[in-house]
Amino acid sequence: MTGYTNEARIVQAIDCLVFGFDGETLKILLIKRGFQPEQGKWSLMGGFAKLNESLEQASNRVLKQLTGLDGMYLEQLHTFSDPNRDPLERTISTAYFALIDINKYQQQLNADYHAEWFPLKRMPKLIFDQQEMVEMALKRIRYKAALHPILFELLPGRFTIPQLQTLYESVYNTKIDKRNFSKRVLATGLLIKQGEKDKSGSKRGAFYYHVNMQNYYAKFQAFLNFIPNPTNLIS
Amino acid sequence: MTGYTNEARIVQAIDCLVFGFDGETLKILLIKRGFQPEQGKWSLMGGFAKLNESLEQASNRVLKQLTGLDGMYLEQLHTFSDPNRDPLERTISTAYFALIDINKYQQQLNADYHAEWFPLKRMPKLIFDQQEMVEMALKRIRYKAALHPILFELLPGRFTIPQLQTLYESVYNTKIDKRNFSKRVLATGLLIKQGEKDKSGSKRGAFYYHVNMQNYYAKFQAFLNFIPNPTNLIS
DNA sequence: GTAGAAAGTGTTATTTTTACAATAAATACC
DNA sequence: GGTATTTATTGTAAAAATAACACTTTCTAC
Repeated sequence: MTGYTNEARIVQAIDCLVFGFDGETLKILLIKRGFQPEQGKWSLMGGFAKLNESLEQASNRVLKQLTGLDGMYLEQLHTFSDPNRDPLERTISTAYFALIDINKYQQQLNADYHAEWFPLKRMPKLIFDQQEMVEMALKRIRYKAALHPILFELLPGRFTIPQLQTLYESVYNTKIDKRNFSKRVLATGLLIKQGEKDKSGSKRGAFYYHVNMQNYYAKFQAFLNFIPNPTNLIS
Repeated sequence: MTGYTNEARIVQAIDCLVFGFDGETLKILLIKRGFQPEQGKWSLMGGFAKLNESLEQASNRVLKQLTGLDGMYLEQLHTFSDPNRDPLERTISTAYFALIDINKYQQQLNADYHAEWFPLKRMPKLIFDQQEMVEMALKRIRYKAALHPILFELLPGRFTIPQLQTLYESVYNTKIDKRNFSKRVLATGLLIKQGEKDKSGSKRGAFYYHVNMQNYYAKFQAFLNFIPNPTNLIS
């Protein structure tokens, strides 16, 4: 047996959407594309699947190259397969999105990629169908984060409740009542209060919390409810 | 420009998971595989992407062959890419799931595939990673149907509330209080009562309903809530 | 006309969600 | 040292949603 005869063989790409949060707004990591076509344009970090690796392996490899980081939150988004999506050659691309703690990102490791964080509102036009990928990823993140605690992946190991609230408000582009928000997140049992305070944001200082990993894994799949009136927000 | 040099080219497959509901239980449509490898084994209906078609087009083409039907509900599930998933040759497969009205399925059109409906509980072992695909699809359907009205796709144009409830109970393998269920589904505004009754299921007969398509599209993305305590059900 | 079987419906208790504002803690400045 | 300023923290009551629960209606078959 020598394989499937008469079937097309297609270049299989991956594209990685890396999201981070700087305390103010949700950002995406883009690079200046270093090869043709569209060389020099802002683009998602991508690559091609090798014959002996899965797409997950390929994504992790590319993400390691770009960010220097291992083991980040990574989720398959969608496979894009329009025959004309890449003008150079027919390719199929599976997009993955990653959520990372922006502070862990090490600029020096990837100076060769000219990587840069862009607030989603001020993102440049992207090549091919990557604009669509970003929109789909945002939708997915909003959808999933309304029910599951994925946004913690964007925060450092310890964080304050006001920081967490700012993150949710930024992702959903909304304002949440802080009394209700605090009750809501504490009710999940996912947060453990620490003794110390973060004094950087205010005179009084806000207590640090960290994620209760036990509960985190146990409740990850449960339908929590982090967002008031999600129905009205997510279109 | 002649394409990407030095990149692998890989056979791109699609697999279609076709679900139907016979009034009793959720079923999946399988075929007896007609070619090597694994010829004669029960399998999902699949195919390969041609050079000039998208994966959505390929899936629709395959589904048309298998069921004779066009325009059914079809959603990309996941792309499976383990390098060893297919023993004959490295392939990548994108799985799609379809929800159809089982009554529309035309056996005669595809006698050549030896297609057969199997209740999910009595499904034979499948080839390759198809078992995993089915499990993931079920998870996805349960997840999505808890919030969105996708299960209507499994019913005929008109149906009764008891039939609808049986469908939900079958998908979630649970019992729902019929008073609360009826209130819940009617509250969505998605159902329109018809004058006639279905007399097949009981002496008294149950009124037929059909979907209000206007509201259906408008509310499709909203977070409805069809399932009591979804947190406890979905693991 | 009576028995049987499933359809249809209403109320109350409980829980969850929402709306809303005063106090506490720490620093900076006087 | 005291006071002003800024942000963190906390509680309660009203409203809405959900969950628990059982009897009556309708039609057919005998």
